[in-house]
Amino acid sequence: MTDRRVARTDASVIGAFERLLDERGYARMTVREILEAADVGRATFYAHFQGKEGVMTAFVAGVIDHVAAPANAEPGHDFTGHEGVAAQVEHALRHVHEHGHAVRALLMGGCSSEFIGALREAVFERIRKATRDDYEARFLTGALVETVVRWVETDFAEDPQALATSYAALAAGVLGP
Amino acid sequence: MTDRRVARTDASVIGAFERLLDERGYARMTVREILEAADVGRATFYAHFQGKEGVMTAFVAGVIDHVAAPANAEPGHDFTGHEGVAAQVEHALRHVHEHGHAVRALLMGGCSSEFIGALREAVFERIRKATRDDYEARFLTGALVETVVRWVETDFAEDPQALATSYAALAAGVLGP
DNA sequence: CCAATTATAGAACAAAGCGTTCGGAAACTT
DNA sequence: AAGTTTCCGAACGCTTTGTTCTATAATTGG
Repeated sequence: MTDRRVARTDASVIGAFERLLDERGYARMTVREILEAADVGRATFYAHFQGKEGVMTAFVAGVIDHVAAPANAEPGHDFTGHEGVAAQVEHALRHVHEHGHAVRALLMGGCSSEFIGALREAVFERIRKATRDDYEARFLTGALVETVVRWVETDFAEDPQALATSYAALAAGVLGP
Repeated sequence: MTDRRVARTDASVIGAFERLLDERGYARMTVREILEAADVGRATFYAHFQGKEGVMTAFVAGVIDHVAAPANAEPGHDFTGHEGVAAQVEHALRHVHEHGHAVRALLMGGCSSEFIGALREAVFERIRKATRDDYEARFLTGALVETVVRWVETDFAEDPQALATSYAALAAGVLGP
């Protein structure tokens, strides 16, 4: 193992990025400001990340990791069967909510591509296993991503459980008889 | 009426933007290059648009206008009823295809937010009229946007009509009995 | 405990873009 | 033909970027 300092520095940068994302938004944030908030030198930064975009990528990857983490691995839950869909969706929504403000700033600040792209991939991978048709999976993926995005945009107004239930119900209609 | 020169200049800029979007992508394109290709002065440009982003916004608005233009207004078509859904979707797909390469460059170049955002709004507005539930409309909007984005990303590999038919079939399952 | 390795900080640097401003030329209007 | 509007080209100041270099501090290993 090399050093924990590197991980610590990276975490500090990503943390500062998330904070500034919430306060000012992606566009109104300069690399220098991030580093000032993170107490990290410029030279160090450019040795770790590929510019501001690199930080965003890392941040998004972290969030998606949580969202798409095998829901099955959660202890004490049964994620199979029909109402398993609702449970999984609710699980993902709760993890998105953890980084709620920052994700919201990302989406509203014109930087949705990164987050949505990663979300699409992760969600599709999961849903695909429960469908026969590839397009069926795409269809359901789109619906779910829209649900999440909408939810974030409206500042998490709706109840995660209710949303998940609604989604599962309509999805059942798609998956058919 | 003031002058047609303004409109002509704007169109020239947007046209050059679309061309460069196809060739180099949004990020690898500078304002100076756009204006050189458009034969427009810098001072003029900044009097008409709000920077590069402003041009993108205008470009996207133009595309969306076509996509979401009242399909009912098309002569010789009946867009009501069940297979009307498929017809409308196919109509929208064909209009997206008109600006295919540029839209693709926009999506792949990390600038999907603008286009997808506009598309979501336009599509939702349409779909909402055919549903009782607001969430139902969101669900179907998400599925359709995913269809379009996927289609663009895969370089329009699939047949528009087939895609539209698939969508209509699954949507029928959602709209239920 | 000292030496070698590795991470970091800080400053200075060149390069690239941006957005604005100003005078003058060109085009349209009446 | 005079007046109004649009356009151009050049110049300017400013911000941000990413790199490089030197020196300091922390970690590791003998």
